Amino acid sequence: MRQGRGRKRNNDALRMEDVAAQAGVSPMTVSRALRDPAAVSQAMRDRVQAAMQHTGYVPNRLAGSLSSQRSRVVGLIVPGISNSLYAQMAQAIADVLSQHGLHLLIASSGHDSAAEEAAIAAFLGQRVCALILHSTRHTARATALVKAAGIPTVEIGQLTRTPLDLCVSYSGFKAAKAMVMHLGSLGYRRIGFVTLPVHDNERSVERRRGYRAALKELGLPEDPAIIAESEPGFAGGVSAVVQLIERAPDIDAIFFAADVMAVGALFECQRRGWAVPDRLAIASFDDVDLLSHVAPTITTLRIPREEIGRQSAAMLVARLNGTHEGPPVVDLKFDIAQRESTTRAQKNTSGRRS
Amino acid sequence: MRQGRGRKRNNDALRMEDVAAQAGVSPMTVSRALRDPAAVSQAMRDRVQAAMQHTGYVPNRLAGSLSSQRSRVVGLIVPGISNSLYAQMAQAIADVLSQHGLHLLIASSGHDSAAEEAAIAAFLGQRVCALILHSTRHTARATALVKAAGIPTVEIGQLTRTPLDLCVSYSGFKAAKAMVMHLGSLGYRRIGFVTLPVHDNERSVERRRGYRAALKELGLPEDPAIIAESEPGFAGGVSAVVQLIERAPDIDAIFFAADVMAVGALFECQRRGWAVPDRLAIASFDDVDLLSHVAPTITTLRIPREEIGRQSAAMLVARLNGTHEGPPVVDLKFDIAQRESTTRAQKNTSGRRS
DNA sequence: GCTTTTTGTGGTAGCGCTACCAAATTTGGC
DNA sequence: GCCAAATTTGGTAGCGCTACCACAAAAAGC
Repeated sequence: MRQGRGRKRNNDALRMEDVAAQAGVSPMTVSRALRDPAAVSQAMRDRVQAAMQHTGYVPNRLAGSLSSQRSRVVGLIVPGISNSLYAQMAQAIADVLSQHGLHLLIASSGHDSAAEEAAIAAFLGQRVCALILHSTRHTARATALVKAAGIPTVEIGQLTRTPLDLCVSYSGFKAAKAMVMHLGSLGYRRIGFVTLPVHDNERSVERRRGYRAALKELGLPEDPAIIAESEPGFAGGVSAVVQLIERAPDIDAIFFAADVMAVGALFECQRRGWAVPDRLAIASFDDVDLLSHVAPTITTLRIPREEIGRQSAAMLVARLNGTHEGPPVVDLKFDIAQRESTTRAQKNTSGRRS
Repeated sequence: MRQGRGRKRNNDALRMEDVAAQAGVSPMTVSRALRDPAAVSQAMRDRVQAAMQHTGYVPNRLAGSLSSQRSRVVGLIVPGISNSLYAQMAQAIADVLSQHGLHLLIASSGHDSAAEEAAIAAFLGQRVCALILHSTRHTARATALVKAAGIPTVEIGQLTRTPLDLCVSYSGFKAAKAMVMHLGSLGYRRIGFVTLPVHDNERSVERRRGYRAALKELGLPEDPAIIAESEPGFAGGVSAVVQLIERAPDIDAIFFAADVMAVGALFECQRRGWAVPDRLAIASFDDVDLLSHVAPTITTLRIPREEIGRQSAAMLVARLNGTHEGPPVVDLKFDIAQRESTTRAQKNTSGRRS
């Protein structure tokens, strides 16, 4: 006799069976009352409800997901959680998801494809029902894993012509080009350009392409002396503005195509007595709150970050419900906020410094 | 014969059994090779490894967690993901957790206990192995749920004498008091105080208590005219500084005990020609990068946000490993960054405005 | 060489839930 | 009032993994 083998029953946690006993119904009825109340009569629903209340039952979604082969958890992989851009997208995503009873698993990859691959594998192990990836560059295995998993997946970092599945973003190329065209139309002729190091940031490459395309269209020469790469943060703007002005004293505008560099640059200009915008115009990429609170206020692109988060989440929800229709790639619109830092002729006296 | 009842076998996804067959071992050996490689001989380990590589197997952690009754997912509930304070804590937490093979489920509660309760229930449903809660106020059911779950739980929003389980934070009371004492020692005598509305922010209450305690110790009267509540963000600082200066023209310093209010106030002072620090000194709570980049630089408390994240995650990991020792409440240290915005006598001319 | 210990591998049952079908109950048609 | 259809409830098997024990094989002891 093989008694004593295998595992003993666990009596710790409350199970559906316990609630069922309490309500005097079968476990199946409890299960249905939870996920498809309409399929259960009013009387049963009430009894189950009461029993759950009474016992303080918390359904085990691990078991539920294993059994039903689908979970209510979405995985999000961003380069970093603390960066406010990603954080805002994450917030928008979380808000939409939670409205639909979905949960958010977050990992940060730090711009590293290998880390992204590991996170994807881990998330698939958790059997997430969908993925949101910020990056658009993936390792071969990462791509294979996602395809094999067959779950809805949105890429949100930038537009791709070859999405894994879905893509919701804006065109960094078009945005950068539009801003440079805008500066050109204001009369600036020596327009500098600063990004993060292009070698580990795909988006910087797109933006620089946009810059070049605009110069060409404006009939302006491309001069390596007024193109720079710099570190993220205020400090990056500080060092870049100093570098460009020294290399090309005739520069009349700089477009900082990343992060809060433009603000760092503005502060440095003020410290050094370079009037903005009279001596040097400054434009930024992406609209952080700060840009409209400094003096002078800084001209920038308004990138629909939260819209990206909302739409990508909404798209996933639609796909999960089988109600999604429309193209797999959504190109969201940006616009330009023209402010004091690129205003010619009538200068802003409150921006003056020693 | 009851054939046709129940469910048919699923052949979609790769299971451990498939890998086992491929490797020519039993599923048990595969299972062990994955989670306790030391218990398996080198030869077996290699064969299993090769089979996993070959098949592209991704273990189903849902099944694993269900069976082992423990998951590798930690739940974090913060008031909001996009707020950089919480985002930075979350980042630090995620970093430590991922080093230990744990994943992070995030929910935002928006300062609402009911939303927090819902998130806790949802997370417990997902059978998280630990919880990190920013809030220290919980509904009765939330408290009951957490206690019943019996999982390690850290509260990180502020120090409590009565933690649910563990607490890692700093004392908002001591921090605020220290800053006001600091301002007093610099010679300021009419020190204003601004927080977020205390009614929905427990931490604001602590900070105000600290302010009062310091005034008392400094022998200064408490004057409702120089205490205000304001909205978060730059705008909150703008409106508060105007309000306080109008109500009490003799005010000589303001301590903004929340968010980036101090920066908003500084900008407004510059717009209105109120010299900082000569006309009005400004101090802030918590060290955002921005504070040391504006001119004048802003005096502030340095709160160990990332340290809170790191330590709380580390504590959970230790508890999960059963190696935790030490007190359940950890009081982390803050310090004061004295900068130009509260510098007397030798004033900073670069901070001058029209 | 034969038992004892150590090490490695395998079988079974069960984690708590849900899909699928069957059975019971109610409702409707005439 | 009787049978068919619609509605509601219940039983069984299985989701893919791991805990627990049993057992085989190798190593060690005498």
